[in-house]
Amino acid sequence: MERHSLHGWDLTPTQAVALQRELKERVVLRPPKGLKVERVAGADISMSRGEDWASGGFVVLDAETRAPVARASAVTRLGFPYVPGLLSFRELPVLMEAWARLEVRPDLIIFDGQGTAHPRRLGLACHGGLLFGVPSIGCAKSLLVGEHGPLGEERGAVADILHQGEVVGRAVRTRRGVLPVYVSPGHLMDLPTAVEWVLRMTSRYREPETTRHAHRLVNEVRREALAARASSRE
DNA sequence: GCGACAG
DNA sequence: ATCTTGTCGC
Repeated sequence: MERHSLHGWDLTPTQAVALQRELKERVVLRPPKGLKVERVAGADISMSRGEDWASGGFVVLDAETRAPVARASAVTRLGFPYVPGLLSFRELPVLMEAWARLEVRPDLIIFDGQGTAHPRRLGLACHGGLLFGVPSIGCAKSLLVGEHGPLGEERGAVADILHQGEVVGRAVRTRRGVLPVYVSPGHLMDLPTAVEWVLRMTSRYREPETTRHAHRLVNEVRREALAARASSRE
């Protein structure tokens, strides 16, 4: 392993699983003492059906006003297939490129996927938090593992997600009458703080504003890349 | 072996 | 994730 990178990315799924078991030991499930969050970033990727490239990006919002203050994106080839439980190996390489171009460092990153609510407790948000060295949260639209009981219909209602006897995350109703999102800590984070920030960054829609901004950014970038590719082939 | 399975 | 029209509900 090199000094400035967490690990290599040319891995087989079997090697990736072994690496996850090592990396989970480095995850810190506690926010840094006196954590001050002034800027929150959303991360996401977008890809075309049946093609092997994708766009990835970050949008940084002011935590107080939720106004975007910075953004960065990249387009690369996907070097890893979609395998449930190994999503980070597919998504993080593009995000690393975008991260290198991001000129404003966020104090917190919200990923579109699981944190500890993962079969080996190393979901996308944990892996990404370790890689970028920033507190992180996983906020997914559906469950990968675990189950939870019913939760109230009102905004702010929660239910613990249990997996193998452990509380690995929380189902959180971010808006009255809509399906919950699934929140779990990534790195340098705990569950209550993660839920607090997801609710803080959510208002009118089911998903946090960070995620929504990042989603729009990477979709735009992907369409631009598609158009550029089409015109260069003529 | 069967079913589940983030994006 | 992406591909897509209509349709249900506030």
